[in-house]
Amino acid sequence: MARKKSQTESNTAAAETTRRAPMRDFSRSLPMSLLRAREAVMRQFRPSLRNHGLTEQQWRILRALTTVDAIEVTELARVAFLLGPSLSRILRDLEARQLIERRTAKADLRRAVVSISAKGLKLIEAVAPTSEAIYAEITSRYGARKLAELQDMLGVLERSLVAMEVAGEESGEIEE
Amino acid sequence: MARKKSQTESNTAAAETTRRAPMRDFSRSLPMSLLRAREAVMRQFRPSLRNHGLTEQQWRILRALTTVDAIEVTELARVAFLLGPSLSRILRDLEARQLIERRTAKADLRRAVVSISAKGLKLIEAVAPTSEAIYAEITSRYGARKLAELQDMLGVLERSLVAMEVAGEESGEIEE
DNA sequence: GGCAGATGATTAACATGTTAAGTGAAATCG
DNA sequence: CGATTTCACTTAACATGTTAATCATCTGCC
Repeated sequence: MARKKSQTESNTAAAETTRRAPMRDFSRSLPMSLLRAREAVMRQFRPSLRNHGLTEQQWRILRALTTVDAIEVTELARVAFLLGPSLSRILRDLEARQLIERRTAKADLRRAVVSISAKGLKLIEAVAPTSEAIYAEITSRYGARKLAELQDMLGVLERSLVAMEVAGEESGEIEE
Repeated sequence: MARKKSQTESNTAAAETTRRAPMRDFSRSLPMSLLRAREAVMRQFRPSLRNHGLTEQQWRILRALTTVDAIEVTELARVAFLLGPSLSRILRDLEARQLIERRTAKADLRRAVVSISAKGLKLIEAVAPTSEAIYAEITSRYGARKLAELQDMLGVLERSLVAMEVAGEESGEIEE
């Protein structure tokens, strides 16, 4: 963000050929690094998921549901890391496809409880082998030790940022 | 993905209270780690961008444009890491807001050349101080050395995955 | 020169991200 | 109790992600 003269000047003419700095700084920012890394990973999985008619997020939800008997929507949003509105739409779709089952809690009519259906489980079982093979290939290519270390560092980063937010709020920001 | 009996059984009854395994494995997968880390980072920046009427992607584009005199759309998509269709829509919007300028290359009428406008530069300069302060805070909290190491590891991961794709294609997958 | 295939960019269609608003039920407090 | 507030979830509205299709131009080849 440093310089800024020397650029507005020649904004109009003789621009096609000028292409100069390789914008190193920008493409090496932390958000971009994380975005590219994640995209590189997901690019491996998407074709297989697509072959089974699943998006990445639908898979995340079904995958999460295999590890519990049943779960409330809000809790599911937390573990699958989806925002409420996205989850609402996806659950509507998955329910229509009969991959999940939903009913309302008896004790609290506001809450909905979701679980995976037999059909959903069957789908998971069809996709899982390929997914696990890909994951294993990634692990072997990158190195299991290194992968664990990377995930550790990501976890630390995440936690230090949460701490940052808290620190920013405890001052006087009660406006609105 | 291992077990699967013992769960379909009690799918129908007595489910609200059962919530068992903390689904460790799932939430610790590499894609989820990357997603959460990136989200934690972006959560810091979004409010400031929003105050200036910019989304994350719009910011990425303007930011990239400050480092060149002019750039073709395809090349801009590459450096800002956006897909063509997204970029098309955003450029249409940014042009309508007069934050960028676009014209077609004389030598090749298919190509469009984009550059940031004076108004766009002014906006960037208004947002940059806050963004840089946040970035500095993140760096200081996490540690500059550690941050560099993390980005290094992300880069290695990215490259090893690209290599993996190439390896998967050189067999006989010419089927559409 | 003209045509088949490649290329740059946009549009289309659907799914999700993101914030705000809405809806109904539960908890709280006077 | 009854009004108010909070809570769980959904809808709404707009922006982007993702793949396929379209459109115009360009290139290579005859």
